[in-house]
Amino acid sequence: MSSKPTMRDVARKSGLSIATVSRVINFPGEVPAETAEIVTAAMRYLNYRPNINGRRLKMSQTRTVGVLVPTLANPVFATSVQGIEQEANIEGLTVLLTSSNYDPEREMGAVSALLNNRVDGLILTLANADNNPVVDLLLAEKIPFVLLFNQPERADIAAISVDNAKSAFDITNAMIAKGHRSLVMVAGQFESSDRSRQRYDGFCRALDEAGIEKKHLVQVRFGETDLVEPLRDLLLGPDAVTGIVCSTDMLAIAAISACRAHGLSVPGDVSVGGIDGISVGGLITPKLCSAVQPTQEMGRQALAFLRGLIKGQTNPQSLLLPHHLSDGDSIGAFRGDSRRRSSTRV
Amino acid sequence: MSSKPTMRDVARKSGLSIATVSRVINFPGEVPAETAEIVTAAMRYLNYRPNINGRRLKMSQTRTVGVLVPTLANPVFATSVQGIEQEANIEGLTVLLTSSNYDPEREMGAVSALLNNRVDGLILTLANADNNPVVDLLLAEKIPFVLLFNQPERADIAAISVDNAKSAFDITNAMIAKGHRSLVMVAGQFESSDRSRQRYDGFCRALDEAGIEKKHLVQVRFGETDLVEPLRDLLLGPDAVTGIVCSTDMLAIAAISACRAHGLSVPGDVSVGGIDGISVGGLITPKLCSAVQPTQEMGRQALAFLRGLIKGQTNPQSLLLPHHLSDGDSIGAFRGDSRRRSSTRV
DNA sequence: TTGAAAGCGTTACCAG
DNA sequence: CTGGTAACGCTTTCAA
Repeated sequence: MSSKPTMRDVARKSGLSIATVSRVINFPGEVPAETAEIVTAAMRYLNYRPNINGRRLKMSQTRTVGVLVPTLANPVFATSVQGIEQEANIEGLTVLLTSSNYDPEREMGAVSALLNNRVDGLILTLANADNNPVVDLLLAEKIPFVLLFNQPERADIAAISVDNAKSAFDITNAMIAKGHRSLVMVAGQFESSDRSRQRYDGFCRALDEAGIEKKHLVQVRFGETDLVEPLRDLLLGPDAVTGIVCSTDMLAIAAISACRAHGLSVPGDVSVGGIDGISVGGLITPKLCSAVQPTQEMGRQALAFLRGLIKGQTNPQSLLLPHHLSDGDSIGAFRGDSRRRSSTRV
Repeated sequence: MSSKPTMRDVARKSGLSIATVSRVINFPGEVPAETAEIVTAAMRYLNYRPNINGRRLKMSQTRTVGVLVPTLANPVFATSVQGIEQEANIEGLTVLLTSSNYDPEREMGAVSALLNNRVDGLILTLANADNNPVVDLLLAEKIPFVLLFNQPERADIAAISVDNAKSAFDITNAMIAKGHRSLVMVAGQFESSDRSRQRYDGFCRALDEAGIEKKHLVQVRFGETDLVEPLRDLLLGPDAVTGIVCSTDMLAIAAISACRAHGLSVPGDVSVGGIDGISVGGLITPKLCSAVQPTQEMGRQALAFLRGLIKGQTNPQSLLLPHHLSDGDSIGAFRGDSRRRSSTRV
C-alpha cells in the first residue's frame, strides 16, 4: 500500500473489474450510474489518480504537443507560448516546452527529445525555416507541425507569421515619408533568425525604391541589449543617421537606451517610441508587455491549426497575419522629425 | 513496418536480444564495443527512437518536472521559466508547462494534471502560498516542490523569492528620503497575489515609521495596463500624490503611461524610471526585458533546488534573495524630486 | 452490463 | 556477456 493506487486497486476495492473502472473513467455514459458511483467512491477513498503514462503507452495519441522557441526571455515568444498554453489547457492537452537559445545546433536535439516523447505535433520557431534538417525530419516522419514567426519559402509547410519583409518595408517607407534619407537597421544575426534577414530585405527594398543608396546595418548577438558602442558612430559621426529601424521591439528598446546614452533625448513612450531627431521603429508588437498581445493570439491560432493537422482535417499552409504598423504606439515611432536634428542633450 | 520501430525491431535486426539493446542504450559500458556497434547500426538503420513513455511507465522516476506560473505574458514569470528550462535542458529533464492566469481555482486543476503525469517534482508560483489546498495536497502526497516568488509563512516549505515586504519597505523609504510625503501604491488584487499583499504591508510599514498617516492604494486586475482612470484623481486632484510605488515592473510601466496621459512628463528610461514631479518605483526586476534577468537565475536555482529535493539530498527551506533596489535603473525611480511638482506638461 | 486477457515499449532480474 | 521474462498501468476486443 506504499505505492500509488492503480486501477487494479480501485477494481479490487469496488469489487468490480479493471475494465469497468476504465469504462467509468473514459466512457461514463456506457455504465449504469449506480456502478459508476461505486467506482468513483472507491477512487475517492483510495485517492486514485490515473497514470497518464500508462494510457500514453497504450494509445496511439498521446494528447501532448511539443513547443520549441528560441527563448522565453523575449516577450514575443513568451506571450505566444502563453497563447499556446491557454488553448492547450482548454483542449486538455499537455505542453512540453523546450528552447534553443537561438542556436540552430540545439534545435535538432530539442526536437529529438520531443519526438522521443511521442508528441502528437509540434509548434516551432526555428532559426532558419528553409533547408532546415529539423523540418526535413518532421516531414519524413510525418509528424504534424506548425512554424510560428517563421516564413518558409515552401508553400506546403504550415506557418503562422507576419509578413516580415513587408513589415520592414512598410515601416521603412513610413520613416522615409517623414523625411528620413539616412537610416540604419538594427537586426539580430541572420544565422539565428531568418526573420532578421527577411526584415532586412524589406528595409533594403524600401530604400532602393526611394533611390537611397546608403544602407546601414548593425547586427547584434541575440540577448544583447547594449547598443551604445555599436551605434556610436552612426549616431554621433560626421554623417550620422537620422533614423533607426529595428528588427524587433527588444532591439528598439535597446536602441532607445543607446540614443539616450549618447545624449539624444527620448520623449517617447515606454514601448517603441519616437526620439527627437532620431526615429526608432520596431516591428510586430505594438506595445511590449501589454496585456493581450497579438502574439498571444498567434500562439492560440498555432495550436488550433496544429489540432486540425493532427486530426487530418487540415492541410499544411502558410498563414500571414497583418502586422501592426498602424497601431497607436508604433505610429509614435515616427514622431521624430528629421529636420529637428539638433536634438536636446540631456 | 508502418508503425514506429521498437526495441524488439532493433533486437531482431541486430540478431541480439531486446535486453542487450536496452543495455546498449542505458549502460553502454556494460557491453562490448563490438556488440554495441552492431546494435547502434541497427538503430540507425531502422531510425529507432526510444519511446520515453514506455520507460516512464516502468521506472519510478519520470525525469519530468511540472511548472505552474500565473502567466507567461508577464516577463518576470517568462524569464524564470526560461531559467528553469535551461537548467532542465542541461539535466535532460522534460518540462511540463501550465499556467493559472492568476486564478486560484485553476491552480488545483493544473497541478492535478501535472500529478497525473507523474512528474518527479514541481515548481510553482501560486496566487496565495498560505492555507493553499495545492500545497496541502503536495505535502500529503509527498511530491517535492519549490515555490517561486511566493513567500510562505511556514518555514518547512521550499521557496525562492525576494523578501516582498522588505523590498516594498526599502523602495518606499527611498522615496520618503527624497522628500515624498504623499504616496500611492499600485498593486494587483491580493486574492491573486500574496506578493501584492506582502508588498503593500511593506509600503504601509514604511509610511507608519515615517509618521505618514495617509496611505493610498490602487488595486488593478492582473493583465490590466490602463491606469489612466484609476490614477486620475491621485495625479490631478486637489491633494495629488507626489510619488507612486508599484508592486511590479509591469504596473510601473502602466503607471508611467498613465502619468504621461495626464500630462506629466516622464524623462525616465524605458525601464522603471523617474518622472518629473512623480516618482515611480517598481520592485524586483531592475530592467524589464533585459537579456539576463535576475529572475532567470531564480528559475535556474529553483530547478537546482528541486533536484536536490527529489534526490532526497536537501530539505525544504526558504531562500530569500536580495532584491535589486540598488541597481542603476531602479535608482532612477527616485530621480523625481517632489519639490519640482510643477512638472512639464507635454 | 461486466470481465478476462492481450498487449503498448520499456526496464531489470535471474539464468545461462 | 547475453537472453528470457515478468512487470509497469492502462485500453480495448471478445465473450459471457
